Amino acid sequence: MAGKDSDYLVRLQDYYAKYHSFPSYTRLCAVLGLAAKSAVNKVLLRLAGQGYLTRTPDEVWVPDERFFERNLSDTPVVAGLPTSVSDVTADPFMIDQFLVNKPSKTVLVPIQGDSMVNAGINEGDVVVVEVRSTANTGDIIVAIIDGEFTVKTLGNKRGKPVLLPANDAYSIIRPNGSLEIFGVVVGLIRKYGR
Amino acid sequence: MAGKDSDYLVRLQDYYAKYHSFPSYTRLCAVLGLAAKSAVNKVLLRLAGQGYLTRTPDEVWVPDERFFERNLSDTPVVAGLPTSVSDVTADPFMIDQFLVNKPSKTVLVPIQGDSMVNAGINEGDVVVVEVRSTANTGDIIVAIIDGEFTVKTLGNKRGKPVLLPANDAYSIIRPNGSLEIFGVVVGLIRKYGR
DNA sequence: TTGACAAGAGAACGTTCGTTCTCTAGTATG
DNA sequence: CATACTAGAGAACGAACGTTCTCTTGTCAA
Repeated sequence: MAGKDSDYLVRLQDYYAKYHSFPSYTRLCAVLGLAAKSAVNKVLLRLAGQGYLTRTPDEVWVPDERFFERNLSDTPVVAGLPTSVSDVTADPFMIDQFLVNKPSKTVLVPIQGDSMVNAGINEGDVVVVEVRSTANTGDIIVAIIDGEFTVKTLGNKRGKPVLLPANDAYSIIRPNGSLEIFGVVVGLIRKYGR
Repeated sequence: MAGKDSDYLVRLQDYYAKYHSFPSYTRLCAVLGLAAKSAVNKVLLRLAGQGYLTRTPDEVWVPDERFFERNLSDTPVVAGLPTSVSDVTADPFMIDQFLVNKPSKTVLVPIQGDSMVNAGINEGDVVVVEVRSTANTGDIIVAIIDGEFTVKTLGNKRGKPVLLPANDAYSIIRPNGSLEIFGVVVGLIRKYGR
């Protein structure tokens, strides 16, 4: 991509992240630092040609898939010496597609309580849950106990399924009747600050 | 919320999920099933009053925070459960928009090692890092120590910045010279099951 | 030096936009 | 009944919109 176009793309992405909506041509002039709407038009056409933008059936500009690509550092946290973002190799990475495989069966469940802290699941985290009624021993699942969601590791004691917390202050749950499984935890999201 | 308004909201969310952008008044007439733009205007004002929509400084309608909430009230799986479960199908890039505020300054960094396990940051997790050179005490930061990336909590001992691991097996790092901050951890992503 | 090309400026134009006002129908409330 | 209130329809209007065309400038290759 032409050097300037990637700068334009970044400005667009920043605007979009802030307002979750697309600016009009006139606003785009300010956002992109261009003086003429015709120049804006050419930029949009170029970005569209590379899969960053597209248009609705009504010819309105909207972000396309690649618009949401993020940079994944290919060097883990303890190697190399990148000193600026541009030194981080731009490995295109889409967060949602990484975490969600079956969108129609996936829900997000906020975590309450600290019964899973030792598994790195803190209060306030959000787990990505694939809704289904079966799970394997060792899976972290969302079970329904007394009409309430509970996130625990699925264990097995003498052939019976049990729910294992990851916190010494909690004890193992042995379901009376059958164990009702809401879904399996396939991912986790955490947001820091505010 | 008035019965009809929640239907309008759902239609708006569906449109947004499809195109990631806000329709104009004329298109809103079709989307909401209304005949008059003035009626659309009243709907928007009502939804804005409840925190679902807001406007940019340029007076353009954009989704507000609550717009991205989606409850599972109509999920066949269970009834009478906590309503705070979000439906991820609402928007294919919901998680991305939740975690990334400044795309141009955001890098995803895989975690290596277990020095932050007690903070719920495990090996293999990916942290969302906002690149900047300043941070507040208590922030989890990516620092550059001896030419290597390291994730630690930023602490303070006798007026000097220090790096605090969240694992008893590691000890506090007191930087010799100045502390070089690569960025601040603003989010975390984890994927279970390979 | 010349020619070709691409990025952007600038202006013109018909269209659509969002706003505002009035008006109607329905529905509670008293 | 009347009253008040709300949701929505309909029309009108100036401002903003997106498109298109021409023109300028800079760059690169021959």
